[in-house]
Amino acid sequence: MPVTIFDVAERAGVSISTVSRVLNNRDRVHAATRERVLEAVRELGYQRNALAQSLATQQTNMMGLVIPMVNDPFFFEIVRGVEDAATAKDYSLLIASQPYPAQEHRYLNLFRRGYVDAMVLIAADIQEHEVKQVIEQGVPVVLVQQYHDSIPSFGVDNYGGAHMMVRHLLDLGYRRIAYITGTDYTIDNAERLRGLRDCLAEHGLDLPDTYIARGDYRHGSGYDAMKLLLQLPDRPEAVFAANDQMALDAIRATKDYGLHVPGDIAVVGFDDISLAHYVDPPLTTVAQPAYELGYQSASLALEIVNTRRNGCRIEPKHVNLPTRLVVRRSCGANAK
Amino acid sequence: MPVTIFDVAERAGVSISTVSRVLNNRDRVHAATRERVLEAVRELGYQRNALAQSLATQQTNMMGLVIPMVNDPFFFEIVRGVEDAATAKDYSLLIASQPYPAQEHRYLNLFRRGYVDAMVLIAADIQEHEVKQVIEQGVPVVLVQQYHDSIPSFGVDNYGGAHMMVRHLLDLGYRRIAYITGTDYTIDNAERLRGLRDCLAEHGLDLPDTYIARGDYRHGSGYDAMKLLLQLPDRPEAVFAANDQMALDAIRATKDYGLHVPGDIAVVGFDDISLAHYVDPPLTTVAQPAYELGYQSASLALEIVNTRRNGCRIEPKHVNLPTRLVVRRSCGANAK
DNA sequence: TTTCGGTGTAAAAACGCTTTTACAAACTAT
DNA sequence: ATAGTTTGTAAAAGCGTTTTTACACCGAAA
Repeated sequence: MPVTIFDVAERAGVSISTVSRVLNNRDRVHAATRERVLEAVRELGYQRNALAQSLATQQTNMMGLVIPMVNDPFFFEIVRGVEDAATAKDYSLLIASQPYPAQEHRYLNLFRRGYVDAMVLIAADIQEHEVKQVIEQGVPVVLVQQYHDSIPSFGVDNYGGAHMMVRHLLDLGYRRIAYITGTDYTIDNAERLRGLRDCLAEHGLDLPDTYIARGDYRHGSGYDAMKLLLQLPDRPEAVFAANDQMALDAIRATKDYGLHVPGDIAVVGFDDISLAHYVDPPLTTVAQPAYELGYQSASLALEIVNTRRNGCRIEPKHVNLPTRLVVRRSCGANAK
Repeated sequence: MPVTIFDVAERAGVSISTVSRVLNNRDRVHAATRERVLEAVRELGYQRNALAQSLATQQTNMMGLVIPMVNDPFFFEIVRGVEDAATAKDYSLLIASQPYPAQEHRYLNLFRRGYVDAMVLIAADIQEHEVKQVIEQGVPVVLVQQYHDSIPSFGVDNYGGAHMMVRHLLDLGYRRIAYITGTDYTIDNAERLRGLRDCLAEHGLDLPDTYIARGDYRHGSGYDAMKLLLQLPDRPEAVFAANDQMALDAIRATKDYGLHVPGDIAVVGFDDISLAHYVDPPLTTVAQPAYELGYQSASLALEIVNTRRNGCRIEPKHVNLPTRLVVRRSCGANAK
């Protein structure tokens, strides 16, 4: 049923190599012959079989992308960046979204050799040796928001962002600052907490254990954490949530508790999700260069593909992209 | 560099067909031989080349998905549905996101024969003949939120949803009801408008032209539309925006205008995006069964693949999934 | 002892392309 | 007129699998 290159060749009265050369603009082909081939292609509605082509050329022009399956605009922005970078180099995206908790089989197909020329793994819950295995198969991998030796990766300056944010809170006069944690084993969370601690320490302040409330980054977890903080005898003046999702929960919890943000207590977050400037009060937060993160990772991955093709090699290293403080109203500063 | 089935065969001292049979659990293979092959696979870290496998089997276990490149949680839910349905049948997703406005080349790769066994097109800006061409190549296509004769498709009951919503507004006592349109050439928009018109007509009411303000579904467009409506001499009592995004804009516009929602004017939307229950006031809207939409479309697509394999054929038809009214506070009803 | 169904394996033919090699035919230079 | 160079095309060799076909080998039945 499907029409192949042979059908075209027969129709045009040439050999398949001629058809191939016409289709790929390779070598010289007599103008008349070319026209006959093109005509045959048109008449038969021929489309190359991409699979066969990839098999022959050893190149798929596809990039694999593994992302956590969470409806987070932050990830969406990363994907946009990846997509743009891929498109710029004429690559398509093969996306596998990894559910929480990770079920191997769902994205394992992506790893099967041959399908993708390169991969970008975003905050993926994947064993290091699995990644190494993929790399050994000849597929360059770039990690986003995840760190492993000898694998190139991109992240954001969590430490600097948190530091900047806390500095801002201190400047506004707050002294009793609490933290709602993300999933505690993530480096992001650790770095943000470290930024907070260090900044406080630099100002001679301390972060008591009671001021660390556990969340898990997910929707809802900030609510309970905030309730705990609100009931503390020496209630904090400002609460820094490890991400915006939880900061919104915290604001909701505060309202439900009968207090006002930022009048009674300031709440700030991290990520700058699009919701952040919609809520009431608009959320002060740390913006991550999500799009950049995606764009640069994908670009690097494809660059590695390219340099490898020329026999070169790019040294793996980790790059932290800078974060940006976004001051809105939830911190008590009266920026618009 | 990459290890192939030949390497495994050599190492195990068997022929490649034996290796293949072991890997696919086909036919009987002597237990000892099988063990030797498996051992060789392990030692060499062999992974099958998926490309070659797909070429040989004429089946990729991949499903193509085209979605508009907009950060809309609604689409995200659809994708989740598609993903789940695909995963359930052991399929992977090849996602192409179509930017606004559509640039052909970005997702055209998906159409290239061989890469996907089936496709789901979500609200895609694609010519009918292009779709037909894909189908002729033997790849079943299912449309979501888009209608073409002789192509199976899923949509939501836009008419019913709008009707239901307007009925609700009428029940609340509003009589002067205005509409902020979506992109005017879409069927969704037309159906919602028709639902509104009919419902008003059933109650002996009319929709004056001045009560139809143009938007384009996109972020921001509802703001200007609302401004127009607010300045009308006989200001509407309630405004029905063609989607939530614009409804949120409308609420913002109303606030900026110095009026109160829902005190001075009610605002409702369509879609039930996740933002809808975060904003102040929480938005009354029509929920679409986004997840279901995705799940059912993907399931159907794969079912067609299957039945086709058995020589059968499924009649293409359009299915509308029911919508659901979500009453929050922006309509003036004091539901929580 | 010959014939006959299983078994287990190898060889070869797809799958649909690209690319290299080889070779005519048609030119240009001598 | 002959040798040397383009130019255009065909044939064949991959790419890495699966699957079909063929065929030894073995024990059991005749």
